Amino acid sequence: MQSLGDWRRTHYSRQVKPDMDSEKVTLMGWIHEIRDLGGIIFLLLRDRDGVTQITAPSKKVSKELIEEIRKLRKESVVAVKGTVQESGKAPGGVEIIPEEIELLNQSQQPLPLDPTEKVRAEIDTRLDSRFLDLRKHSVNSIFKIKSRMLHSVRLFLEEQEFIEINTPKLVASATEGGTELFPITYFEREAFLGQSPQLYKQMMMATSLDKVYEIAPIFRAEEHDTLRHLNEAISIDVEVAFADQEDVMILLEEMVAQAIKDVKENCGEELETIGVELEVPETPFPRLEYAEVVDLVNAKGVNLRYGEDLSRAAEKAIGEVMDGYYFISDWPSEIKPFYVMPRPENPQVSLAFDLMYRDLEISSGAMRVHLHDLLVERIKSKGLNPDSFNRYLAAFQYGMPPHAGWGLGAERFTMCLTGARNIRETVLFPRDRRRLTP
RNA sequence: GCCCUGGUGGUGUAGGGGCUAUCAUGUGGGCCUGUCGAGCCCACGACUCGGGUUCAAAUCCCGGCCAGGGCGCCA
Repeated sequence: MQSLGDWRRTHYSRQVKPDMDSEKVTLMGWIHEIRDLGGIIFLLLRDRDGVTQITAPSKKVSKELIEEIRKLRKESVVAVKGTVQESGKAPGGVEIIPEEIELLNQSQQPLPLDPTEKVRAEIDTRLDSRFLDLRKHSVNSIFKIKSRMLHSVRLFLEEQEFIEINTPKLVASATEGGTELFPITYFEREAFLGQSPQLYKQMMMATSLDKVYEIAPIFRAEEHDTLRHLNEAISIDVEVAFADQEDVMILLEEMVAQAIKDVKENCGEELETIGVELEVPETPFPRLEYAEVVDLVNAKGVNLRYGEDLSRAAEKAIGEVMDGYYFISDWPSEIKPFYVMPRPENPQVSLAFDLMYRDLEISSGAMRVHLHDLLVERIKSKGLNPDSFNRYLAAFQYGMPPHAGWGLGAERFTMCLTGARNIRETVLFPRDRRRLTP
């Protein structure tokens, strides 16, 4: 096996164009395919986002080099120095006549799956050999899109003068109720992996930083086993002081629309690779009240009582009516967490909202309770013990402004951007009920 | 956690009590100077595990493990 030495890549595949005829280039990548026709050998060299044909006719290339090419195996890593040749017969109208080929690392055979996608592999097989799966442009395009989306989200929030924060992922409390937590050993004590930055970002509202965001993993020990749940996911969390639910709904829809526009403008190749035509939604997004949704769902023949959370059947029913992005607001206080503000004039209804895309919930948020005594009352009414929230509650006793915020699931949003039907497609190394490796 | 379905070469599959276990792709070798899902020839490579029924089990039955789908759970 050879080292790089003074070889360096001069171009990526995609940058090699017909108008570069007779230029010398150095490409580095993986052997995608070898077609040996005897007197002429075609090598397809693949790199991060393209494939270039290396053509070795016996008349133009030395015997020694031909022999070396014959030793190459699929998915081996090579560096090729050669001359660009314009050719109507080559894919993309351009090929490279090699002068030197350096084998940087030979690949073993047979491969655990087929990166050329002639034979498809199941998701389980693919995730076991994810490094190889990710060499497929159709697969790595999803992550280029996810990256661009996160970049766009950061740009948007930074422009609005949000401050990026980092809250702890090792937490003491298992008493928040709701979701199951992953217990861990913290020296001589038990601790947990954080399920949400919720309580921390709210405490930030009492610090005068006013507008904060965090993009970080959340951990949930639920034994769910569906195409849209993960046990480790990335949450895009925002909290804003001196704002109400309507303010942060506008922020959310503007951010989502902007991210979609950004991805559409900057990820054209990737979207084409995965066959997705993105539509930038118009703002404001449609807004439905929970009570309307109950009626709509029942009209569709799916039984849903007022006060119940949306069942999967209910989500699907409403998803058939609402095609794109839309909000559901005015949820019953009873099915929303303690920190959600009840409507002052009608406390049975809360100032909470969900952002949906068709039948998929991608975000939920609310105006929060900023009044200490009301918060304690709400904690009690949820059957929780206020004593275990002392450090959180203290932030509400010395000047907590009214505030609102939301959390947006990065993977679920990526599903919307890429059309992925399985959320595992949007995570490099997903963690689900059974999978903990690689 | 519940329900349904499945587990056959490296990958993806056909078969569904007894024949040399099908096909594609792949891998190894050979032929071929314009391939682009290259083509042609030769070879290689598999029945999830444990128990049971049977003269005989990849096939039927029971259980485990694993996977796919649906649901539930998801402050």
